[in-house]
Amino acid sequence: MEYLKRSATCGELRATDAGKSVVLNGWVHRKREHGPITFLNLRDRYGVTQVVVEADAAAALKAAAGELKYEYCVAVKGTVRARPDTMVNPDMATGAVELVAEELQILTRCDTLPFMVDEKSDAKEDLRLKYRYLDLRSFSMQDKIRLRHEVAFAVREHLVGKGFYEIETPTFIRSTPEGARDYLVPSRLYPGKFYALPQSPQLYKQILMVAGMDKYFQLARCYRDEDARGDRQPEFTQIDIEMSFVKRDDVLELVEGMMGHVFQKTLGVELPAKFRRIAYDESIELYGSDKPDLRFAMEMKDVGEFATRSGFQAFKDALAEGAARQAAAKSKGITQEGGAVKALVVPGKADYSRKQIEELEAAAKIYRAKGMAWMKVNAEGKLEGGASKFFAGETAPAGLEAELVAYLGAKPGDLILMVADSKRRVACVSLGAVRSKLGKDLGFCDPKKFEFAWIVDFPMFEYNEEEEKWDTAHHMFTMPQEKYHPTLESDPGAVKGDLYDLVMNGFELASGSIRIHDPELQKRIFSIVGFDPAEAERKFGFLTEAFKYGPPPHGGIAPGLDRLVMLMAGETSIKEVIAFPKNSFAVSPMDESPNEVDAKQLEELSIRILEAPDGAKTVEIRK
RNA sequence: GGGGGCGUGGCGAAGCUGGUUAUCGCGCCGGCCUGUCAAGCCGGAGAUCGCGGGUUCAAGCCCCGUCGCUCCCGCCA
Repeated sequence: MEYLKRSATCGELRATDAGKSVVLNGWVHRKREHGPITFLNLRDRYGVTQVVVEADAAAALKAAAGELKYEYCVAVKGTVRARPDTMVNPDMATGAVELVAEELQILTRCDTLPFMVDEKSDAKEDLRLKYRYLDLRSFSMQDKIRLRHEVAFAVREHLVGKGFYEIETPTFIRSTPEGARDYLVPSRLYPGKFYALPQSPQLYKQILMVAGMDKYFQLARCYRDEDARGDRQPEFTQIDIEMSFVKRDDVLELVEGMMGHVFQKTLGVELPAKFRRIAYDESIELYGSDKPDLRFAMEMKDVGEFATRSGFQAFKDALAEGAARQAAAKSKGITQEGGAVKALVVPGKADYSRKQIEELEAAAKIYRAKGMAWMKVNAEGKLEGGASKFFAGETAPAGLEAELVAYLGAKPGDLILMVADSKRRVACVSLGAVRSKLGKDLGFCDPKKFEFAWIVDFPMFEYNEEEEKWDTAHHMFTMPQEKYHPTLESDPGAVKGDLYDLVMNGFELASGSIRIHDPELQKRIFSIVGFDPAEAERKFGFLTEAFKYGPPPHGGIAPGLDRLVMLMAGETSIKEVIAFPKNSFAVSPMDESPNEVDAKQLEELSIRILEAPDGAKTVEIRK
């Protein structure tokens, strides 16, 4: 039977449409029966419209209405009627009208639902993923998918307007070393050989610069075979960008403009024209994170000096141990950090209970802090409780207490928290975790506030203590800042890269760098991290080969689309803004991937699966 | 690889110190109801309490193991 095709959507009818004959198509969102009269709320992507089957309706119409259940897909033909004043629903966009049904077709029926299609559905995520098509019918999910679409569109609009070409790069590529684990695709034509799915289009976008494309972007799907998190999925989307003949600030300004455009167009939010710039070291010292949440200040302070003068042996031991390790490293010519004692003043929270403080300490311990000391500032501005006896009173050096309170800017009624560690980074990061928790607990994390910042001046190298060698902190094509070029080899630990991250509300939103375009400099970097020329040639040969043919100076960045949309939507998991995400074990509960495949498929790929007596499986590839 | 949390009708939860017939809301089925809009009212069905083992006179509850989910640490150049 030919179905009644819609002439209007469920979101568009208004009082001015009264009298019109229309057809609506949609799903039964609600049904309310009052004896002979039946109300239906019909829903589609555009909204909800009330349909009335009246008491004097034809028998066939009433019978059809009687059969309806939640989520039946139906077509209704009828006349639009303005509702009497007392029956207008001000909460509905279409609340001024209703459709008086004249003909009702049941297009398809729906089984008893595993959960209601509703904003208030509190089904567990696992179940929502299994029945994702039902979950996505809800307005809250439709809003998020629409926002994602609009963000992607605004990104394209802005970049195309700035002269960028959208260029696709391959998804079957050569596996390259470093970084995350690759997802591999076996080759049928070449038994024993594999393609890799790209962790990012990094090498291709640089080669596009060598190719003279000048300004490139792509909404690129990226694949990393690592454990998932709330803000990490095995496959995710980057707004991949690369530009020729630019310096750092050109890239930052482009992204500032792009974010401004995206927020203005999609949320109507005006962002500042420029974002704060914070040096990596400063960010770690003040916020204990390289992706600080700047919706609130509550900056940490270094109280190492005070600890040294105090009688707090645990703190002094931590500093001494750190200093000893630092000295030992220095004798080997390695720049390394010592220990630190960091403090955080929590305004007005001297009334925190033992239990509350212990919960904060637990947050610090997750990041390897051995403990957290605390003190309270009483009404007289004196320190009391916890570790105060080491800094105040008769047991402490004269004047130390007043000096410390003044230095910290602590007021009566404040709570002071302190973490010491022989590793500066551990002290900072663990107390930074406490700062983050406090931000959430104290309600500073308004999801409608968007506080962007650039984190710049990242270290270029990290010392790998296990292997006693230097590793690149980011990828190997990052340009070291000019002023460090003479001392790359003599003091790698001090070298800053021409690197930048865009952070917002405690998340890393983008990461980028100016790249090395000088083959000689590239060789020096390979050499510092112990990447021998032959190996470099074998693994990145195509890139180094390309760079023999007049590569331009270039740089780029890659904002994460999923995280951006997540934050714009006020969510804390990127699964909420991905139509079909994987669960935390990289499984798709809906289609049950990954799955086993037919023996014939394996045979064509020269693959055999071996099962050990304990059930462990190994894949054997015939070469 | 490690840690926290969860697993009870289709869904979400409650279930005390181990004690009779496992409770509530939503949904489902049947009935009533002429203006509702998360409609309301009456009645009904529906659970091997994730799975396996143990302790006990007695286990949803305690113990051991296991599976699944979720958040986090590691990992993610």
